[in-house]
Amino acid sequence: MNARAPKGTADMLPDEAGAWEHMQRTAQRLFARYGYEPVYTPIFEHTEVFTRGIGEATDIVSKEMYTFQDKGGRSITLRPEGTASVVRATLEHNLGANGQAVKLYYAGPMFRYERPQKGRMRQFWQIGVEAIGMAEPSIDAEVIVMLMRYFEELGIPRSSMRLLINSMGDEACRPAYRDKIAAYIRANSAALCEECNRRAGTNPLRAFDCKNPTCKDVMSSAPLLRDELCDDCAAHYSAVKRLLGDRAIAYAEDPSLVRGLDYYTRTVFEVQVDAGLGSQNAIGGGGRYDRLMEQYGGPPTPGLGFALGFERTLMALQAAGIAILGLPVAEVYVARVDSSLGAAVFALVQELRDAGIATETDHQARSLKSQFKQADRLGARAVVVVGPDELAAGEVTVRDMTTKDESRVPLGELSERLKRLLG
RNA sequence: GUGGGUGUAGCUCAGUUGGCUAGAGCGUCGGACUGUGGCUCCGAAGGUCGCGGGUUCGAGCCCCGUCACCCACCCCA
Repeated sequence: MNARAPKGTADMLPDEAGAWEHMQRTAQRLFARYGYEPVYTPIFEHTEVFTRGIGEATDIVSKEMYTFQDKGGRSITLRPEGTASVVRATLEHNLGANGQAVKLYYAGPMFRYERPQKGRMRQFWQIGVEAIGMAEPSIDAEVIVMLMRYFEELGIPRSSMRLLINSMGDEACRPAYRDKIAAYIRANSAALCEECNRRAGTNPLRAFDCKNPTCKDVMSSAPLLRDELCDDCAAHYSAVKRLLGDRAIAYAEDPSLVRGLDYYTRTVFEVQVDAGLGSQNAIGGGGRYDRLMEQYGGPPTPGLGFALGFERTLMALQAAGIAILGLPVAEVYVARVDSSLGAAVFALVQELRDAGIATETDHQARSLKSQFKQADRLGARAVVVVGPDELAAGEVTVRDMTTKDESRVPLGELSERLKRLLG
């Protein structure tokens, strides 16, 4: 048998998984403070949820989806991102009834069929939020501020992150601009790559994303949407920027930031770092999607959100030299002098755990010496030594592993003494 | 889908022009006067040298095939 995880997937071993749980707890606490509640949607959806929401012409839909037919003949797709599902669920359960504001966050694995490389996996985790039903620019700023706060709270220095923002316009100004770009591409057809020429007919704005140097050059002289925004979009965009400025959030406007999903309108943003991600650089990104609900047959409902990549964030953390530890697995280690004392030790260990102390002990009849080694390796702050001498007196020996102080403690006072020692 | 790179102990890697029972560091386990850690010392366990063929008296080292992984392009978290 092939004892290997499938291509593009990876096992999360304890060190990494501990860090991940810390990242998740941090998100839960922070997002709750901003008014967000958790939501869990299925890991697979009817394929249509993604084709309609994300857009047929996007890379995600046209070549990266894990799509299969289930035994009932339905076309099913493993979710490549979170927003489509959350919006679908919001509509299905009518969470936004009568104009209710909905603030949700989610976390879980996403799936895209791509060639894996550094910072890009076929299964990868995202944490994301969706703020649905709110049109004012203040919610845009709030979402962006919260994203930056999250990274900061984890320990990524502000100076090593770059926040890029742009406006994609709306139905009032984008179509005309789209046509303009399409025309621009056709006019410069000879100088642009095949892919960009094809984009003229499908998604002209994506030509800004092309990394081909000549294309980049040609596109740098293309008309910018920023200069062609309708009054409403322009006002919204400048309000967002002003609010960010008020909060001392440094950002850079990037007119070429268009992002790969069709549902974006108005505000889009991306957080990038320079180290640790290989040729990738985005650790989080998102934007507004004011027409998405209608794509699913719902009422016109504004919304926006972001998603951040767990693996990439962790790589950025590591590159910044920041270590994240999981929960302690042994604050106290109970060592026994002789394995025949097993029953007494068993009872004692359970008592300490019931008292809320992370406690570990030996189940391999190891020597006292190696039990101490184990305690040291696990980072135990104290070792409780159970021996015949102590037990005869109804006591145990407690060794403070930092100070090396040892003292006899009556069994009845043990958990209190240990709690004091652990402080 | 395209291109490049790599596959030797749990991990990181050495392995000379093909030649005796395949090595190191780290880690693990045991020990260094009888019930005790982090340092040091000693010892041990652990490898189908990715897999399958071929060349050769003999291959981890050469040839062919195959698989896997990594990195990059495209694009994104």
